[in-house]
Amino acid sequence: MSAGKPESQKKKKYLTPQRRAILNALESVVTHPSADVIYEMVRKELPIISMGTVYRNLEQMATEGMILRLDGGGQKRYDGNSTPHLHFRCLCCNAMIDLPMNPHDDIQKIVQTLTDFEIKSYEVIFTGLCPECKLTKKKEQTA
Amino acid sequence: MSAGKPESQKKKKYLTPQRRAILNALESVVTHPSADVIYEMVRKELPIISMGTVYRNLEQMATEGMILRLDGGGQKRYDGNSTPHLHFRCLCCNAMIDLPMNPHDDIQKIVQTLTDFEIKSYEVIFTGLCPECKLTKKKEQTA
DNA sequence: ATGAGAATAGTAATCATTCCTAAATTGTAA
DNA sequence: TTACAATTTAGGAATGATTACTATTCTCAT
Ligand SMILES: [Mn+2]
Ligand SMILES: [Mn+2]
Ligand SMILES: [Zn+2]
Ligand SMILES: [Zn+2]
Repeated sequence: MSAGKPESQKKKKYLTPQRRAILNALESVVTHPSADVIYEMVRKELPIISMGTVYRNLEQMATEGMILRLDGGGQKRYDGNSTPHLHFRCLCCNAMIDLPMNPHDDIQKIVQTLTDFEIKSYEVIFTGLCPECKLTKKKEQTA
Repeated sequence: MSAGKPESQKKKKYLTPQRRAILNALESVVTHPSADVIYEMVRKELPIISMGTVYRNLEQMATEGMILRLDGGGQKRYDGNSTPHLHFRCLCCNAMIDLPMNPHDDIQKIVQTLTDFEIKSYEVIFTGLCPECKLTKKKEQTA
C-alpha cells in the first residue's frame, strides 16, 4: 500500500574526494563553467581525475538539486548556486552571467496554478551583448 | 561617417525550394521539432535534401529572427512561432509544449532598463511532467 | 541568355557527452 | 581490524548531434 521513496533516493551515495573537489570547484567561482573547464579546475588538485567522473558527478548533483545544469548555447554549463535566479548569455564572448535581480514574482507558482503541468524547475536565459562586448562593437563601428 | 547596416544584413539571400519547404514544415506543426524530425518531414516533398541543408537553413532563419531555436534538453528544437511565449519541457516524454499564457509583464524591458546588457531575446523553459505523464506515473504508483 | 554570388548534396570531420569495464575505494557491520 | 558488498573510478571506446568541406548546381539582377 505505502509507496515508499522513489528508487533514485534510496541508493546510498559514497562521498569521494573527486565529488568533493568538483563541488568545491563549482562553488568557488561565480562563472558558469562547462564540464571541460571544471575538469581543468579539478585537475589542479586531482591530476588523474577523468572526464567521465566529472560528468557523472555533475549529473548526479544536478539531479539531487545541489547544483544547476544550464543550456550554455553549445556545451552545458553548471552553476553552484541552485537558488532560482536569472541568467544572461552573451552572444559575442559566450559568457554566462547572473542578472542582479530576482525572478519575477513567483512565476513558477503562477504557471502552476493555471495549468496541469507538474513543474519541477524553470530556467530564464536572456541573450544578447554583455556591457563589455556592447562597448567593443560600438568602438569598431566608429573606427 | 554613416555606418550602414551590419554585414549580416547586407548579404542577399536566394529563395530556394529547400528553404521554402523547411519553413513550411515548421509552420505546419505546433510541436517543436528537432532538425532530424524536420529533415524527415521535408523529405516527403524533397526526397534528396540533405541534413546539412536543413541545419544551415534553420540556423539562418533563426539568426534572421523568422524562427526560434530552443534548447530541447538533448537536441536543439525549432519553433515556427517567433513571438515571445513560454515553453514547457516534459522530463518524461520529452515533449516541448507552448504554455497558454503570455510572458510575464514585459520582463525583457524591465531587465533592459535595469542593466547595461543589450538584450536580443530571451527564453523561459519550465521543466517537469506534462499532464499525461503525471497521470501515467500516478497510475504506476497505485498499481 | 549570362555570370557572379549563393546554395546544395554528400560526405568527412569535430566535438560534447555517454557508455563500458576491470580495478579501486567507500561505508558498515561483525 | 577485518571482511565484504555496494559504489565509484580511470581510461578508453562508442555514440550522436552538429559543423565543415567541396565540387556542382541553382538563383536572380542585369
Ligand atoms: Mn547563476
Ligand atoms: Mn513555441
Ligand atoms: Zn560579451
Ligand atoms: Zn510528458
